[in-house]
Amino acid sequence: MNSETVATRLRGAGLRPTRQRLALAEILFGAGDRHITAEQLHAEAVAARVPVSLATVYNTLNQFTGAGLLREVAIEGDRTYFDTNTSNHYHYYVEREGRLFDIASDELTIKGLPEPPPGMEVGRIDIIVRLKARQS
Amino acid sequence: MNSETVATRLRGAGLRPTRQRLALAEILFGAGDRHITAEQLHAEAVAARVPVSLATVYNTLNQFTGAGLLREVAIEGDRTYFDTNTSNHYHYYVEREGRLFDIASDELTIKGLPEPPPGMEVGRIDIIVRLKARQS
DNA sequence: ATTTGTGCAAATCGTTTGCATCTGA
DNA sequence: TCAGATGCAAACGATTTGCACAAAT
Repeated sequence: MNSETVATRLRGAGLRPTRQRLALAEILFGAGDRHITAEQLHAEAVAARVPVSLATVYNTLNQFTGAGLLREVAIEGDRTYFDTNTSNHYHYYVEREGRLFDIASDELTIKGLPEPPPGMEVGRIDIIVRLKARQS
Repeated sequence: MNSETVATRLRGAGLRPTRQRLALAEILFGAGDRHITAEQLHAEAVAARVPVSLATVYNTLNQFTGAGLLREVAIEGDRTYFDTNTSNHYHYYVEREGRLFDIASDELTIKGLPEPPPGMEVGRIDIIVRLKARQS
C-alpha cells in the first residue's frame, strides 16, 4: 500500500493524515497482516526514524481501532494486541512466546452454538487456540 | 460444598487451609459456577465479615488458578475474570455490562480447525461469543 | 520452632489524560 | 486562521511485591 492510499484511507475514516499517523499506518499496513502491541509499534517507529511519542502511538491505535482499521485482540495478561486484519478470523497464541498469529483457514466454523438469551444477539465471536510446544 | 471438603481440596493442592483461603473458597465454590474479578471477590468477602486484604485476594486467586481450582478468562479490557468452572466450556460476554457467563451447551464444537504448525500442539481453546442487545 | 500466609503500603506497568505547543487544511 | 494533533509529564487503575507480623503445622 503506498502512502497515497493510506492518506485516502485515513481521510475516509475522518482522520487527518498527519506525519505520525501516516508513518504508523505505513508500518502497520505496509507488510501484510500484523499483530502488534503499542510498545512494539513505538519501537519500530523510532527505529524507522519517525520520532513519535508512546502516548501518540496509543492514541493512534485507539483511533484506528475506532475507525475500523484495526481490531483489538483480547489475550489475558497485561498488554493489548492490535490486529491489522479486521476481517472475520481467529487466532493461534503461543503463550510461552507471547506470539499471536492468524489461523490460516476460513473453513473454521462453530457448530452447536445455542440460541442466545432472549433480547440478545450475537456480535463478534473470538476464538483463541492456545498452542504449546509438542512434548512427547 | 462444606468447609471440610474445601480444606481437603486446598490441602490436595498443596495449599494450607488458612482462614482467608477457606473463606474465599467458600464464596467462590459455594454457589455454583461463578465468574468473578478480584475486586468483586474482595467486596463479597468484606460484606461477609471476612476481613481480607485485596492483595491477599489477588494472591489467593493466583494460587488457586495455579492449582487448577480456577481458570482465568481473557477478556479485553482492564480486569481479569476468574471462572470457578475449570472444565472445557466457552463463554458469552455482554460488553455493555461487563457480564460473563457460560454457554449452556457442550454440543458446541469447532469444525475445520487446521493442523497446528509443526512441533506445536493445541492446548486450550478459548471462545468468547460477544452479545449485544438486539436492535431491530 | 519453622515454615508459610497475611496485611499494608509502596512499587510496577500498561494505558490515559491535561495542557501548552505545533501543524494541516 | 484555527480545529485538531502531538508531546510531555503527571495521573490512573489494576496487579504485584517487600517486609514485618501472625498463624498453621
